[in-house]
Amino acid sequence: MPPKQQRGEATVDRLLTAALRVYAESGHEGFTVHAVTRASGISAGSLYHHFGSFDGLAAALYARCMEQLFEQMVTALTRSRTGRTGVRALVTAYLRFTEEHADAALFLHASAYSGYLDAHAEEIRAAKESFRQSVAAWLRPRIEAGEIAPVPEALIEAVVIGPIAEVARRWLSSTYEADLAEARRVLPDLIWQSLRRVP
Amino acid sequence: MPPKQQRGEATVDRLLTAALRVYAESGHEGFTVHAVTRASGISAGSLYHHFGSFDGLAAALYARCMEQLFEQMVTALTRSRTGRTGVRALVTAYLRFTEEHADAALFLHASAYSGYLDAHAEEIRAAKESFRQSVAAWLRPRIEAGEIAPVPEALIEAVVIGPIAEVARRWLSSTYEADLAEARRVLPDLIWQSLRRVP
DNA sequence: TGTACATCAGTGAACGCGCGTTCACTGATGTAC
DNA sequence: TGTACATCAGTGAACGCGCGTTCACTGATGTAC
Repeated sequence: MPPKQQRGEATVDRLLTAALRVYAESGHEGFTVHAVTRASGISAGSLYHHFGSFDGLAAALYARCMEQLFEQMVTALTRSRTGRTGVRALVTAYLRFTEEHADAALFLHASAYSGYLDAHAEEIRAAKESFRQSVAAWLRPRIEAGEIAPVPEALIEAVVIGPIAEVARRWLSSTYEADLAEARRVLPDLIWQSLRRVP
Repeated sequence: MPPKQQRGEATVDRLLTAALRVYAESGHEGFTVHAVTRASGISAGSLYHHFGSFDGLAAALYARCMEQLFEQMVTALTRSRTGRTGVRALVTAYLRFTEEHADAALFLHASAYSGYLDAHAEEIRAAKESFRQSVAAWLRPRIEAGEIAPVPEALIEAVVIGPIAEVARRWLSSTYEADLAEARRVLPDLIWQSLRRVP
């Protein structure tokens, strides 16, 4: 449902931005149509004109946050030459995104099973697939060259993303007071150890 | 709010079991007081007598699932002697729990940011801390002996739990059709590579 | 260049549904003498 | 061993609140001639 006029675009943007703020400030329970219309100063009717439903808005917000994260990670990755610098770039990009866009990172993690993804499920799946492809394209020659262990790409992804996501989750929920700076220092080489081809 | 009579215990158990079933079948949106009372055949008043609120029930269910998972992992870990077999034991225990108690695993993952943990927050924090301590106690002598890399325990945990949790999440949300059997085969040694002390 | 008209964008009061919670009550269990 | 009484466990109809959504409407924008 892309807006056909400029002011429509601006409204969509204001709604999504306000929605993210509401979520960050009030959590899942406070994340309601009324809170978003109040925070954005935009009417419920207008919200429905652009998104069709509140789930639609949430899905669009999820897609927007995810694309931001993926873009930063892929940019960082494709700049890297070696396996080791590539892993370092991914870890750094993810943790930096988490720190600089904590609201977006929180929304992404918290939405994982929220059900409103079903609305734009295909769009979200496509974005994830595109990211997966970019990573796979970068990995393949390095696996063939024997620099990286010949392991299914899904598991490589799990080994790289898993630990960072775990640290990010703990930092975001502030239960464990995770140390992001330390993670950025230590994790890359730790993770790289598991991926490098042992000669 | 522990029940003082046997039939109270049985009621609590029936409610929690029914709640987990409701969540598995209907997801977050279908997870309501009325659905749980309907599924359990127990009245709303009785539910409130035992749990005080619906959030209280959810928190208790979370705690119960978490303790089941932790118990299996700690049991598997403390049976192991070497770093490598310990890591294998953890991975296997986690993935087996995910497969055998998919409902509980889903509820655990999906509840991460759900807000009702705040009700029994302290109880849950304590269980997590106790798990952390068990793992740390197992790790310490092996780190001192130079078998495992001298890395902050929080990051060791992230490196071990992260990839498994990532695989589990993908399997549970069945977006990626993750292959648990393959993960069980490949992940342990992959993870072990990052923890072993490189001489 | 100006006017008419269709479409897009936006408003906000109103609606009904279903949610979590309550409460006056009954029945079961344990305890004291 | 039996009875009285307090407490625990359980019932289910009822309540009110706030949620997502609608709709009749106005205003802004773009287009055709």
